[in-house]
Amino acid sequence: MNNYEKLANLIFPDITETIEDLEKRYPARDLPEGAKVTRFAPSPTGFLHTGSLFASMISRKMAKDSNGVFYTRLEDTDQKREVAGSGDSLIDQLNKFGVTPDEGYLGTDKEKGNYGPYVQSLRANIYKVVIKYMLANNMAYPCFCSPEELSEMRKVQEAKKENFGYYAEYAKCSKLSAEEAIERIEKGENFVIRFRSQGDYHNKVAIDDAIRGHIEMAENDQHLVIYKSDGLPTYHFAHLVDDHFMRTTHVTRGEEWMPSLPMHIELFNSMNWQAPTYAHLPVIMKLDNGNRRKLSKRKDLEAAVSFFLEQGYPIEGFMEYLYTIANSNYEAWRIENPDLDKDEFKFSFDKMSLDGALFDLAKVQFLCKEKLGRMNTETFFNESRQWASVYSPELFELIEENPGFYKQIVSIEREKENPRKDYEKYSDILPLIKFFYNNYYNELVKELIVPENYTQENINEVLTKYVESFDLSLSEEDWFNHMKEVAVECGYATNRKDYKKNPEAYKGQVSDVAAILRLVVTLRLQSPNLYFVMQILGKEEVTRRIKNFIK
RNA sequence: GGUCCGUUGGAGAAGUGGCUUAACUCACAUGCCUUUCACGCAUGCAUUCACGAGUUCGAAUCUCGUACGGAUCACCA
Repeated sequence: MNNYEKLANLIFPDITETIEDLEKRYPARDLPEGAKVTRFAPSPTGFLHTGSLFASMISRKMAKDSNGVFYTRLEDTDQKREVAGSGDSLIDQLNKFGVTPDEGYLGTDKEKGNYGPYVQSLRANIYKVVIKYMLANNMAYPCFCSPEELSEMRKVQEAKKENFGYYAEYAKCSKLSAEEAIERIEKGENFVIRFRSQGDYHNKVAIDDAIRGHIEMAENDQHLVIYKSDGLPTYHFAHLVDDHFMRTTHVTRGEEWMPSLPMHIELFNSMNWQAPTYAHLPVIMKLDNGNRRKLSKRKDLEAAVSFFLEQGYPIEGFMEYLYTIANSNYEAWRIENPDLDKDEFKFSFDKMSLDGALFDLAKVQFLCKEKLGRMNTETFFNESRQWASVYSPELFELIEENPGFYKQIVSIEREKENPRKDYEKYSDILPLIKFFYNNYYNELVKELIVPENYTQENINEVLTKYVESFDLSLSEEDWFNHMKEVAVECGYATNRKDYKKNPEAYKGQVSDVAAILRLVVTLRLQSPNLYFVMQILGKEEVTRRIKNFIK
């Protein structure tokens, strides 16, 4: 046994498995030609970020389009930042947006698939097998430098204007012999394990990124920490081991990872493992004081996916938006195929833009309005009820107390070619329909301010004539003709042209009559088609509301 | 400071040397339609592709430089 092997045994006496064992345990996947294996690997440090949803959606789609596998993995190697319960909520929210994994971590103590465990803290032994191998082959070494020494070193580098980090001459512990290392460990000194980089900063590595194409970067020369003093691996090392043994073919991740690419490439090369194809996704941005910056969970509401859930943006509409920024040819496809499911669209890496899109709430709103407008009544009823049951007790109560009535309200001008688009999100519903309910009406009416151009005299005249003769059993056309008759009797023009031609001859036009009625019945200047509103309220209630205004 | 990435209208973008007097979608504006709003329809909105130089008969498209913006340089992922 040589000294490196001794060192490896000293640090990991209990690890007896070998790399070969692992290779056998996690064999190559049996998948069709060209199938992509992708993953989403979040850390349980908070709620799902809009950028993460974007990335995971793309990963899932790439796998699906190629009959591959999309799996989830929990990267919980940083215990300090871990937020209890966030792993579960991450998965839960992913599912809500339809980004369902085929395999992997599915929540606390739940997982599916043959390549697990899918929680990194449970894979400690797997990492140790690889690290032990690296130690035994002098590809890695223990480092005893203290945080103080390291920051001291950085100051020196700053002063000398040299690159920061642990490399070349600065990699002090890389010069230690195995015997020295063994001695210090036996003395009980703390240590981490670093990768012994063979790279030279002056050389270039060529890398092909699925989105960005050919890139040249300086070789890695950093002796990065792969094993922390708490016994867990760092991200870089876990990426190497997990994506190898889970047989990931395509790593899709945010572009903030690009600078560490040479590091990852060197890691894979050192093990003689084939590196996955990398696709570095653009990051979703936001305009802040004229500057673009990453969407920030702390500053921007729209950075947390929960915001859209709470507000009640329809998921299909929101995902539609994400698709439009993911692939530039998606919108054109959608126009040509308005009725196909978005999943029928095939993603491609080369239709992804290179710089991050500014998050455009206005466009999200447009797409959501479109979706909600085109939903049939049944679906709209169910979805809005479902949303209300979680996020709006007030709306939920209204629905439950009379589902049929609610359904009638939301069915106005729906299921037709050009439906109304009143709502962009479910939270818009309640304020817009309150007037239908007498309890709300009776309160709201107290605060009503009648526009000055309608005098009480005008109002009395119109309402008195209208209320004594209106008939809701008429067709919409006849109902409207009746309104015109009332208009004429009261001295209003029946159409816009007549009125415009000779404004002095009239008190106003039919639209003024309609406005008075609308105001009285709905307490608003804008509402859905009055005829339908009155139908739903019924003659008795409409009469009551009108009479109440005659003074 | 080093390294990498990016730059076409307010936003997303098409465009890969001549078909571009720069598609399409959102936003915005105006008009038409209309019982209001919304819908729908029509029109307008980059004399120009960050800037400068070069290659070419010809450049948003190729080359070089500059500027600007972003990412990153942890025992965080």
